[in-house]
Amino acid sequence: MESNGDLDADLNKLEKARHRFISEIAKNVHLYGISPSVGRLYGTVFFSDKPMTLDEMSESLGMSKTSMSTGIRALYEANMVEQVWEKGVRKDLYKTEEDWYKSFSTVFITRWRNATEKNVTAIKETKSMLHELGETTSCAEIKEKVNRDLDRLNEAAAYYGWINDVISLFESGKIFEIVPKKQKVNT
Amino acid sequence: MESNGDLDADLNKLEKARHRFISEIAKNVHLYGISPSVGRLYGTVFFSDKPMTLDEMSESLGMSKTSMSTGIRALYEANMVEQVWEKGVRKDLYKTEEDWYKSFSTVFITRWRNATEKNVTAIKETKSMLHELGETTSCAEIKEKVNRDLDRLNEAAAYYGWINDVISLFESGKIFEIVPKKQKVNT
DNA sequence: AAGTTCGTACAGAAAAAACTGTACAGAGTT
DNA sequence: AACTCTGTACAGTTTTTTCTGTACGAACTT
Repeated sequence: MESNGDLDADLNKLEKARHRFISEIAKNVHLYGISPSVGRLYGTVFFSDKPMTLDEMSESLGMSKTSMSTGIRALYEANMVEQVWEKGVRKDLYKTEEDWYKSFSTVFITRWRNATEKNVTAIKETKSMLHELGETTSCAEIKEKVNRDLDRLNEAAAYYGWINDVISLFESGKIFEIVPKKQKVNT
Repeated sequence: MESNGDLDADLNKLEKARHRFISEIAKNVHLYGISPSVGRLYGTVFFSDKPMTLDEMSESLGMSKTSMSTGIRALYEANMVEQVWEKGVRKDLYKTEEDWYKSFSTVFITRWRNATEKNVTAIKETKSMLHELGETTSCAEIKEKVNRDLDRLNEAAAYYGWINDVISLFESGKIFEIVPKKQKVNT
């Protein structure tokens, strides 16, 4: 029985094992700004033997092709999948990005950079509004509030300067000098 | 007219200026795993002259006290607000955490640490399932798939080891030796 | 040019998340 | 002990997000 090797049962076990990891990815992928079901999509492509088409993903997950299309784009923008070209194949083929460090950096950098820039702009504009108010007002109480706000915004600006430096650390790749990539261990 | 100083108009201008920054926070605070309206709550407390009670927040934002309660808890858990004690005041008082570096670190550390741990556990379990399958199966094709999967999981495990080191960099505070905090500049 | 095949835009349906009002437990006051 | 005040659990409603089916443009085939 056992040693006979029931192929279907074995394939089922394989699926079970893969699913254990996939469902965990689905739960945690929100850290990359990606929804759970798109995380499952990622997991499916991750374990696929070969690059997948949208139709295969749709078939495999039991979801619409439309969802695969939008889901893959989200993954693509996060640098988590890449497109593959195969001679004679007309359909788009996708596989997961093998360099997870790159995926992480992409997500971290683009999202934080974007937010930081906008916040810095907002701080500048707010400060300029406050400066004007501080000069035109004749009320001492208002003036005091303005100065207090300006002070806090300056602190915030300093913080964003720091965040910006941290982002650069990742963007430049210097982070890997400080925290080296880990060697894969086969166990 | 102008130099007369219309108090109401000035207060209005102050609100406008503050709102400019608050709405930007609301838009970007999702990076801390916090929803826009809770971000507005943060902004409101941030600009408040003094620590606020749930009732004051509710009044100021025109939202239910229940929402303030849950919102403040989310901010508290992200280390973005702290509770303040004032003699004779029975209501809970909150102010924003002044050390934004700390808030950032808290969010980054707890969220990534948590996700990493769970993923590492999932990898271990998946690997153990695969190992068993690899030993019991008699099908060469299955064995091949198993080995391929194991290889990929080992790569993933290496990546999570790296993430873990990065988290430690922030947790230990060593990050501040590499990327020093910025001095506040008054302008 | 007519006929396929493929990916995606778009509108509506389904699912998930956020918000509110009511109700209640715990602490403080009288 | 009776009464008041405060924060939050919970159920139901509203809002937002996700997902699907239809439809269509672009590229390829014949």
